[in-house]
Amino acid sequence: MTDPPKYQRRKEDRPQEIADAAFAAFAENGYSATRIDDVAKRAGISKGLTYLYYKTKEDLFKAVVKNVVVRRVDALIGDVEATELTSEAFIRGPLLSFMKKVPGSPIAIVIRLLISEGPRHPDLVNYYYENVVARGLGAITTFIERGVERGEFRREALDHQPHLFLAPMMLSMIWRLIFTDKPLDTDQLMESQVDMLLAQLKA
Amino acid sequence: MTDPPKYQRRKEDRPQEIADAAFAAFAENGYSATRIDDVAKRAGISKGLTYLYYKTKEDLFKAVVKNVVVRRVDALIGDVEATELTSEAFIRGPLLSFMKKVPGSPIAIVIRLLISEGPRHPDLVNYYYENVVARGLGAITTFIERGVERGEFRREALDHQPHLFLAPMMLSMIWRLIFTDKPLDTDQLMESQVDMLLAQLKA
DNA sequence: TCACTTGCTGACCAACCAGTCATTAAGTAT
DNA sequence: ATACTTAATGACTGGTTGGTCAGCAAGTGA
Repeated sequence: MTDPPKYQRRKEDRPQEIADAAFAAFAENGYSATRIDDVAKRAGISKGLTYLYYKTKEDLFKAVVKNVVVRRVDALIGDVEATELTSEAFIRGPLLSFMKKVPGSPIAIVIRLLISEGPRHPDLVNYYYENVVARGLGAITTFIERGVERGEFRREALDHQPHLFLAPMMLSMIWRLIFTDKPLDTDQLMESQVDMLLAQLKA
Repeated sequence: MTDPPKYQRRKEDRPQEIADAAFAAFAENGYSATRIDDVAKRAGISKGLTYLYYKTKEDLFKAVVKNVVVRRVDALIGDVEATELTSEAFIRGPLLSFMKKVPGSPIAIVIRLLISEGPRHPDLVNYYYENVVARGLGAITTFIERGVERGEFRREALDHQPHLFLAPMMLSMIWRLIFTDKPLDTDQLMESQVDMLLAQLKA
């Protein structure tokens, strides 16, 4: 009769598991209210082990943010580059449906963390700007430009458009972060905005 | 030769002074990273005195939020009700200039605090919703309706407009909260949006 | 089966901080 | 002056938590 082992050694999987647990904990309680002990419990390990893979709580925080964010942006940008759709069809289809998903997705959690903890992690903010915001806006811009070249859109008036596309998504995100229970038809908001912008781009 | 007094008793002024100091501290460091000791230092008093006027740190937090917010909304709503301007002139004038100020104002700080601490202060979120959001959106809605009655705007398509007016303001606010140093012509964004929306309302 | 490496544990520590309270002294009334 | 009230102080405490580390035991190789 051998006792079942008290734990298994799983060097490879730990970092990801810890990061996932930390993301869940941060999402629920925010960064500073989250105890390393709680992260460890969620990951099913001891507190000490966390420190074997992440030197400090701050390291863990940064890993979590980077971890969540990059995959998604890559996917979106890949879509933009690969699509065969007309510009309008792409905007009304994949882009709009992406935007609708964002406010309820982990990206919103990351934004919350950046808003509250950003000032104390300037390098993280920079990382986020370069890898998410700049690339995302760049993708939309080049996409609109493609529409211009194809004769779908007029050339003027596109200077500030990328931000305007995203504005209702932003509002929806913040709304849902603060007023989780108050309903708001965020999908409708984004659709109206896209309608308006496309009308103007084509006019 | 009498020594100068070590302090003056100023029962009346303390609460406001403490709230102002607390706002400054929260703005710089966020709620949980702010020490009551720091608030007291900023207010030029001892830590203990803070507790004479505010029972807990949380009480102080709520007082700060309410304090910052109400005056401003009252002012805006008063404007809406009192104005003699046509709807379009009011939107392009006072409303737009109000919106341009918000992202750099204390309101933005309050939003940051609500985003990070809101989940742990549901009654505060409710208070904010009823006294700021609901009233603000209500004001814009009744204002648009007035435009309809006067024949300035068409009746359709105004269902979700109030939120769309505010969306670029929201994006600008978040942008400046996170990327303090990256420039963004937020005024231009809001103007473009107002142009678009008015065009649609009049169409 | 024995020696060895190392993933993992959990008790511990030092720092931090919200909140308390005994004490002090500023202002006031007599 | 004197007695009194209370605004204000600041040392202290109890609970909390990020981070450490000595030891334990799971896996590995011979």
